[in-house]
Amino acid sequence: MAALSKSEQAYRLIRERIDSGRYVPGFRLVLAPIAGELGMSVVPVREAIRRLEAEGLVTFELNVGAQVALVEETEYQHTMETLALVEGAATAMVAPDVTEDQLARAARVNERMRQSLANFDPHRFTELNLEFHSVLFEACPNTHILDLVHRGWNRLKVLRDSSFSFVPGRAHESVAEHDEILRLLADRAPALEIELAARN
Amino acid sequence: MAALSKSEQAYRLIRERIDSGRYVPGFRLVLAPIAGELGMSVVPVREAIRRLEAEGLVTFELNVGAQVALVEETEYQHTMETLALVEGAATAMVAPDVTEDQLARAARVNERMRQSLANFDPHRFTELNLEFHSVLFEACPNTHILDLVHRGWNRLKVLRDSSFSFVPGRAHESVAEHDEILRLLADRAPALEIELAARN
DNA sequence: TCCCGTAAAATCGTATATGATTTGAGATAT
DNA sequence: ATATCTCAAATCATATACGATTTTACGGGA
Repeated sequence: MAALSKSEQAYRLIRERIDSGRYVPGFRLVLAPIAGELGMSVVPVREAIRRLEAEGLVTFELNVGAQVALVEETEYQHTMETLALVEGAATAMVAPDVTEDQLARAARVNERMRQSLANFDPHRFTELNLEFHSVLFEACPNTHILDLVHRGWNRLKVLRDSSFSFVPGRAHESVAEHDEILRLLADRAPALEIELAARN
Repeated sequence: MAALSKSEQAYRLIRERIDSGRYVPGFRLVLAPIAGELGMSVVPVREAIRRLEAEGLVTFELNVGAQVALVEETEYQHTMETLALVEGAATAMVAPDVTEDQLARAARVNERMRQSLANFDPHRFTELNLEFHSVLFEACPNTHILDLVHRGWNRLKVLRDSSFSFVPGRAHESVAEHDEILRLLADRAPALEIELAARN
């Protein structure tokens, strides 16, 4: 009925806790306690951690164990850079086939963002920001790039809580840039122009 | 002395066999025989497969097992697209700090490629091609993007053997494009121009 | 013939147990 | 006071064993 292996359960729990910031970077992931908490043996937990290791969310050392990946100061910036790159590409790929409906939905989200500027909530704003872009790039035909975009957002979610930084004025610019992207899409502007606009 | 866990050994073996084409796409990875062959139990093999799963090289189904990831016809193209994107970006990032030495080395590699055009060997050519680009992008400061470039090349290595396709005339163009990239780098051309040139 | 149900084989999933490695605390010598 | 050695505790790594699930083969009935 569950249709979920214990490895998978363990993976989701750990992943969720990293995302939520409950396991902060540097936190040591000891097998036994986690297994105990989940009511399973350590074997599935190990497998879950292997997956997280392959995804770069945790680091590993032989006979020592795993810990939540440390993020250098530059890490955040690198992630942003990468995400900008792939998301820009994804958006540009979608551009030719974008529908009126998509544009309208994105515009609505952006409008909500504009309104939320009044009593500013960073978390909420980020959520809406993701939603805005999602509407545009989810139709991207290249599954690889789409996957990279998702990974980028996930990674960002982890980082934001630990090394938080948000330039206040940035939010206003952001909304304006969204308007610009929508305008370019509606006008069927050249792909390159759209890609560069979406990079921000 | 080994300093290598059995999981790691298993990972490398399977990975190597997928890369080399010995395990073709669709091949079913049954735990017991692999474990037997390596002289270990199935547990480390399972962990290795989890990692490969997270990397997208194998697919997995509960209580059924793993098989080497199937590649659709479009997969190859998508990988190429993605690789072009990230490699272009990586090259552009390196551009400002590229050294004379790097340019000279890259030029030498390209010269060898030009010579190899006479008695054409696709495998050899691809190898040189990777070497050419490696010289240029290995210094990329953004480790994320660098990692994506590596993944892209690995993936490509897997795909090439299964769904092989090589347009003969493409090789000549390629060498010419390399010349162009080197020229732009030497001239300290705008980053965007370099990025777009490197995308091919 | 074709479909379905049943049972056996193959394979995976996980718990437990044991050995190996690393870490850390305390004692001892300098 | 510091460095080093020793030993115990913590933790990981893996093998083995057993249970669960899926697949496959086979035989009876429509």
